[in-house]
Amino acid sequence: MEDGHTIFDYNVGLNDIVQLLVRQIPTVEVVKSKDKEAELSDSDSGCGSTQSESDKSSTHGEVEVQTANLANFFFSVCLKTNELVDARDLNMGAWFEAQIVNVTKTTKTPKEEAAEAQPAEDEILYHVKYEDYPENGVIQLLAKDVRPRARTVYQWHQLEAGMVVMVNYNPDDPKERGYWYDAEIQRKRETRLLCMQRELPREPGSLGDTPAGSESPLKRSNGPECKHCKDDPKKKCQWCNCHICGIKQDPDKQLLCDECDMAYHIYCLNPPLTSIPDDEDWYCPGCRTDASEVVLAGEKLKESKKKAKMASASSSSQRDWGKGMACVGRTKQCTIVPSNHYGPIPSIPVGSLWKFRVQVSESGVHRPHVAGIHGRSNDGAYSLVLAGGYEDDVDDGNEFTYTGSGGRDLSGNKRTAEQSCDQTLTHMNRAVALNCNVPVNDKNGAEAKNWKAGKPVRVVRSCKGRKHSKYSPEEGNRYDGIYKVVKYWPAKGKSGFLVWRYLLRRDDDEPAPWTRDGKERIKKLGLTMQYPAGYQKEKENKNEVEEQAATPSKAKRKRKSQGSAKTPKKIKVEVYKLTQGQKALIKNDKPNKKLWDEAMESLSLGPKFLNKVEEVFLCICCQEVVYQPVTTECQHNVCRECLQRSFRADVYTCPACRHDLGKNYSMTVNQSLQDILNQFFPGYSSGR
DNA sequence: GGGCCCGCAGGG
DNA sequence: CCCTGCGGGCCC
Repeated sequence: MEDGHTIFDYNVGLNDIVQLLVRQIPTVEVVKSKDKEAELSDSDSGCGSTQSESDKSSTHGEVEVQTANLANFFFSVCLKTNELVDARDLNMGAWFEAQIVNVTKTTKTPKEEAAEAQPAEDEILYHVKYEDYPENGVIQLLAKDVRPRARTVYQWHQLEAGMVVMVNYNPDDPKERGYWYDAEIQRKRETRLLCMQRELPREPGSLGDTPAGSESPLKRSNGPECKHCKDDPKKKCQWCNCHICGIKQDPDKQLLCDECDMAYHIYCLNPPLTSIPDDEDWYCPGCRTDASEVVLAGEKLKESKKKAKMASASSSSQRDWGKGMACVGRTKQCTIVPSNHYGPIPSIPVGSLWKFRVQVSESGVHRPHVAGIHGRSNDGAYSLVLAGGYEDDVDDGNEFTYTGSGGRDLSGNKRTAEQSCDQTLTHMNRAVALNCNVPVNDKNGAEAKNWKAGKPVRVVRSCKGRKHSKYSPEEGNRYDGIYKVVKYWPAKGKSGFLVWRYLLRRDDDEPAPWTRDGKERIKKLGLTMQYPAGYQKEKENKNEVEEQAATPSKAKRKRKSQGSAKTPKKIKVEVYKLTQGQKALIKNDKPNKKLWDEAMESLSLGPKFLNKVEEVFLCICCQEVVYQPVTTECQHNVCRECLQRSFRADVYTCPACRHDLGKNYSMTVNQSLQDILNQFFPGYSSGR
């Protein structure tokens, strides 16, 4: 990640799985030799990293680099033009046969780090030509990357641990022939004999018995360039030639993909190109991605499409909208029922209180953050919030009128505005109409024949409605239970524009929060205002501190009462009542008798019993209530799909306890458990 | 205390 | 992908 950027900048969403790699802090080590003049840097820019990677052992990577550097210091004096040398390829760190074409001096080194390590010292620059790669032209290399041509071939018995020699190695495919790298021999093992004999190591840069001369030593052999066609010029090869036609012709008309490294004739492409493009990078059709979406390592983060479109991108405001509850995202999601669930949310009783709308959304009672109606235009409305946004709405608790949405000019990135045109019976307005037990009529509205037979709507009252309705809570948002749409009709709003108006009537067995029964029940259940995790009510905290300081005895009493609120045992809560059917289903689920016994101990917690059920039957894999549960022989419950995923990854143990289930374990869904869970959490599986 | 205007979630 | 929206913090 770029400094100063957040996960958000990378368009990573809630519950996305990402892989993080802690960035290494780059260090520049300076290796000091006793010989002052041999003071060298091992920063070894260019080849260092590639080399240690390819030789899979960074420790001797350092050793050999030092050795090479020391050696080069001495040889640098004697290397002359036309001399045969080995030159290191700075990209892969391997050595190739080359010839010096010129030697120059420079005070400016190619890399700044090297300049720091060797201040004010003239650097010898070798201009070399690779023997086998004339197309690379003349390359300028520093002394450490050039040395006399290796010519001594060691016999097996001559090799000893600790020697630094040149060996043939293929980092991508160690069994194949590769290029020549420096390596330190760690130990000799006879089992490797055959391999070693096949390609005998050579001493790097050794002068050997004969002095470095112009006579060419026996050429070292590298692996065939192409292991697919073994460099056979007669064979068609899609790997070393055009990846489409495989024909070895027109190399100057072949484009190399910067991703997969495959070649493509410009005329084999679809559509064909007439000439080699000028662009620095080219990607073949298989590798090409939308470049604007890709953030390469070390590259500056591109403006994400999402962020670019957000209002803050074009705004000059310095305000941090991430603070406060207006613009936060959800941290939880209700999964015990689907989003299109009608009726109460299991375990959430009438009278439940939340400070902010985002919490109401998390609970599943009313999912939209801002909107007053949650519904679907071809299904119906699931919930709505009374917040007094439309002042001509009336509310007498048991019955209220509600105004539809729309007809407002929200330009300027607003969420609310004055009514400025007629509303239509579309979108959410149509959704609410569909709840009414009568065919929809978008002209005149309609009245339910049997209002109770309509679809149930969860109703939340917000403290904002208090201006007009005494049934609104003093603070936050309160779930008031199930209502039905009695009728709806078009009306002239106060603004003079047409609005759709609905009459809703309460139809819930749970007592309304403003009734005596309701209040008592809220007390019994210990329902208190819920605040977001970590949310600090500064004002109240301050008051409490003052209170404690002024009257310690009162504060103590208060603490005591708070303490008892947290231990529900002391409050006589209405026991959760299981139906006969539910009791039977639970009894049926014999494999989970122990777990059900544990859960049933919480029946005394009232609606919170369902929280316990949720907890007891949570799938350890997906962290949701188990769906199509497999009850293992070790007494754990896992979703069948989660267990199948584990088996596909060749893990055949119980995800909960690692008990071996065996590769051929038959995953039988515990239907009794599924049936009872469906009762407690209606439709919860439909989100899977 | 009223208006401004943001990210987010949801539907379509 | 675009459109919509009875929130809510902060500035004036």
